[in-house]
Amino acid sequence: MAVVKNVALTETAAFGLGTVGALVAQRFADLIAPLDLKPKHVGLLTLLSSSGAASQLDMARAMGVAPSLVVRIADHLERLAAIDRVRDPDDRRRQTLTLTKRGRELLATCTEITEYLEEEILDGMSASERRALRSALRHVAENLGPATD
Amino acid sequence: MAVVKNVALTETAAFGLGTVGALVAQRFADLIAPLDLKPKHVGLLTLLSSSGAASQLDMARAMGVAPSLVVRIADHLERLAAIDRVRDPDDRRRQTLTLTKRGRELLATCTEITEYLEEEILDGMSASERRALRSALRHVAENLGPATD
DNA sequence: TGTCAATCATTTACTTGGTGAACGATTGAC
DNA sequence: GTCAATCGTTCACCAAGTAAATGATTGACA
Repeated sequence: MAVVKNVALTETAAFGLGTVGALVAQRFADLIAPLDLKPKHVGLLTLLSSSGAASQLDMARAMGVAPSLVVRIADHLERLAAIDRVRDPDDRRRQTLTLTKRGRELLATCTEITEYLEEEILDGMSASERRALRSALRHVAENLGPATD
Repeated sequence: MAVVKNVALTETAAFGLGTVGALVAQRFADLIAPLDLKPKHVGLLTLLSSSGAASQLDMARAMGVAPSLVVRIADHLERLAAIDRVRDPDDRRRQTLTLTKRGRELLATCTEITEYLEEEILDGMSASERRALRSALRHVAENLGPATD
């Protein structure tokens, strides 16, 4: 009876990253839910904040998501008055997205939430353990992300 | 213009765990797809392997998922001949699930795949870095899992 | 012993988050 | 000036999950 082998499975970093990642994502989703935001909304706001104005197609590519999905995400953010959506006068096919004041406020709140979550997650870990984790995550992201060549 | 602040966000362990976790999960899903398995199928097989025979409700609870979803998962695994599904003679409401030989074979293949993925993920990391990551993941899982009190 | 509430698996209808194809307006190459 | 390509939008669809209703079975108990 080869029962013992499976123990090893759940001890791998692969398994741990998958399950812990899902836990963290769910926790984040729960924390931002009262703001009427989903993770993808925050993703768009974050991208927009670091890139400045951008078209929906730009966002779709950066988020790795279909353009038709960006429509729905932007619809929602516009309803929340978090983004402005104006036709690019130089190319009237393009819809240019920009953060509004309200959008920056929401993003700031999400940043606070993330900082709170960060503490929750890393509670009880030493500074060097935290550094090691963040560094390992960067390493793994590089290993898995040949998509970003 | 408070643009610089967002950089910090994407540097947190929270953010990293979320995104890297999703990458790993997707990679795993891609690797098992040729076996006609999804992550939840492997989850059920793994649980079954470590717990021995179990009812569908047991599995639903252990997986944190609705019983009606377990029906579909078990349907599929039964179609693959990976599990046996027999009415418990002592309580004919219960459906007892057990791994078949084929199920153990599939699970063994998934274990190999996980080991392969583990190497892909940790490529270029030292033994102590790997140990630190696995330990940190356990730590985070404990911090987030007061559900398992 | 017979009734009745609870339990397990299942089916069904529904929601959510995602895709891709078709379409309309617009652009730009030629 | 025409015509293919591009951008955003809508639409129909798919996958994965839930919850509620149903049927069979069980067990408590008057």
